[in-house]
Amino acid sequence: MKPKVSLKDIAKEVGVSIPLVSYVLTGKGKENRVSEETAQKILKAAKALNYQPNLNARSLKTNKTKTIGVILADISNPFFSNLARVIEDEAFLRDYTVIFGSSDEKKEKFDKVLEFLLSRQVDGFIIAPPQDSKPSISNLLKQKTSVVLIDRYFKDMEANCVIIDNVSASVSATDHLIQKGHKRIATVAYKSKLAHFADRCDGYYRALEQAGMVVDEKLVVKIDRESPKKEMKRAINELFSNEPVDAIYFQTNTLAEEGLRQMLGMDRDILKKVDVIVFDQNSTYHFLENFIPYMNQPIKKMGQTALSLLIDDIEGKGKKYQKIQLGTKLETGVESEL
Amino acid sequence: MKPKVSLKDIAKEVGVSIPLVSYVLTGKGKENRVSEETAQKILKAAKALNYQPNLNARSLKTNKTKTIGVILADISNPFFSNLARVIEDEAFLRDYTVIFGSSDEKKEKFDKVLEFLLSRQVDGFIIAPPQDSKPSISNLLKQKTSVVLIDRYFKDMEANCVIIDNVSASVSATDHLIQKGHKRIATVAYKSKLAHFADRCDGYYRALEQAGMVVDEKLVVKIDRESPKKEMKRAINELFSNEPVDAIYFQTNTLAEEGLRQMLGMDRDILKKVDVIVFDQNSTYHFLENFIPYMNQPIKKMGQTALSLLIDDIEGKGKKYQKIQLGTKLETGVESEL
DNA sequence: TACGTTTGTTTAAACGTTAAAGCAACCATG
DNA sequence: CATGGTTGCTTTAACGTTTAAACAAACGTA
Repeated sequence: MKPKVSLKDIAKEVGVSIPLVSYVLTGKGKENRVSEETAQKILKAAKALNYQPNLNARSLKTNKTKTIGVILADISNPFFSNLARVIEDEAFLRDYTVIFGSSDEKKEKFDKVLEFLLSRQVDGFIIAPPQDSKPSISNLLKQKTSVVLIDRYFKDMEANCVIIDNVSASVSATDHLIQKGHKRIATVAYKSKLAHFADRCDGYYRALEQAGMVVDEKLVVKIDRESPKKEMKRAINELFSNEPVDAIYFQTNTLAEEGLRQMLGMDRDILKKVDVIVFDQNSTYHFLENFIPYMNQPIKKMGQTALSLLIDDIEGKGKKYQKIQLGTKLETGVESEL
Repeated sequence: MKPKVSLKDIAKEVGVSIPLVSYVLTGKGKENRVSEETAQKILKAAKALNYQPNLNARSLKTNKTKTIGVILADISNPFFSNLARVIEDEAFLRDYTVIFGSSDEKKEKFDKVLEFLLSRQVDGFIIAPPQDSKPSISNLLKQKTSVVLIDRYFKDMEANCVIIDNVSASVSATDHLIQKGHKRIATVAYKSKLAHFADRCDGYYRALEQAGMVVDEKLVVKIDRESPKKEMKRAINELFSNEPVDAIYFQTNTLAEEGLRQMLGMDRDILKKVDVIVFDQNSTYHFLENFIPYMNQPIKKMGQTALSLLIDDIEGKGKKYQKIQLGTKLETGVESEL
């Protein structure tokens, strides 16, 4: 590595003291009454020497790192990798650095990652919290750390969050199947205590109720994350034994992917007999003969909003706390040509 | 944020000078002849006060950030998001921080991201270089920056890299189709000057030659990244007009995804008439009736190897430079049950 | 002409580390 | 019993910033 140029070098070059250079280069020249003339000289020299500020030194002094920690469930899951990408882009534009960590939906891993990021002195967090992480996050908030929850939230927690209205999205999804005249509508969800997943189940129940249909608990499948493939296989088998279902609502993209795989493995033409609807976009569905309707989440908007909220909070412009709900869109028809 | 505890606090607590604390806490107690007794007292106090080192201060002093920059084409592409995930995990274990940037295969974006990461004082880079980025990377190397190229490489550049043997992988893929008795074998690639893509084309040619077949240039399709969907549509149409092909080898997962989509859109049963083989794993293929053979890249190994190489280089254990080629595996049959 | 104010700059101090050099007390040795 | 080497610590300085306070010169005013 070449010897980096510092404020000192510029100061020497221009023949002026170090703070003057600092003032000018951080745009505080005016308020520190630096003469226009020297300001120009400093700027010129800085450019000539290709000065790059040492962010470590700056952070040390200011106690701000211009870095945020982002903890998602798993960056290799398309939903989260898309979210990650949006956050990355937006942060880049705003000159913030992002450090990602994957929790793998496990509290223990989450806590480790959190600690790791805290030790990196990040200015704030965007978090898609896993189950049981509420205490860790409360703790964070107690210490006045800036946090924005994304995709998920906790009931009774006064925290910034950017989510969708899972209940009504789920009502719409279920209702779509009801409107098509289906009677035995199953839903497949993860076994989880997370509020947003509970909301999706609620939506399912509510839609059925509104339609005056009775809920058959056998049609509500909860998949354990520990052995999703095995459980899905069993579940799909059950749903199609005895009295087969005539529609299935998968509550996440990963569930849908595995579920469809099992279904198609069982019967190549199954989608001619069973209607399916899915939460989240997934390029996978392009390959199926039948278009699979899906509940499209505004990933881009979510990421951007979360980052804005967070930065506002970090820079002290944040009002109390905000809970932002974005709209979803049920995609039922022809795909958009891009 | 709460007032952080520093070395000073521990020093005061134990009644000893600051450097002593530093020595003990960085494991240099012995070599600085700190007595066992005080060392223990210091460690105890550090734990009691829950001391977390200020990495900015440390970096300022040591000129090392324990941070690496990773520039990939696009984190939301499954191949790269999987790679990102592996690197994240591995870095986490080795206590290195990772900052990701996406180049979007554009030199200009790449340079911006590079500059951004450089200004963050990263200790080194893992890079999947886009087209035309050779000068930027040469420049980096000239300044003795630690760099490991991944997935791609440049001919005649003395740089660490972790890649696969694209030529022979491509020969195998093509050969697989030849063995099945196909005569008109098309291949779909990106229009690109990148060496690894050229290698894949070479492999295709070589396999045909070895089999004593003549190359029909009409069967070699190059897709421009500017308008991939449109070009793919045209290409697929052409391949199936007049004299239809009887096999297609897609050279990347994104090409395959779009290509298959177009093919299936044209004719739902097309895979009964045309054999397809693909570079890269993709969960998408689960949905197709026919198993699609694919060339599996050792993503995990690639990420881990790249990180090891990089860290060795950063910490000065690196020999000259290394070009590491990992093996690929042609997956042709029953999928592994997990 | 003296005095407060403005203008443009410098000096000093600090952020939390690490690295080198300094120093005192002790020990063993010839 | 002076000498030199350990042992265990402290002091000093530095990394590159930012911030506050100090200062000197020039100016306007009385």
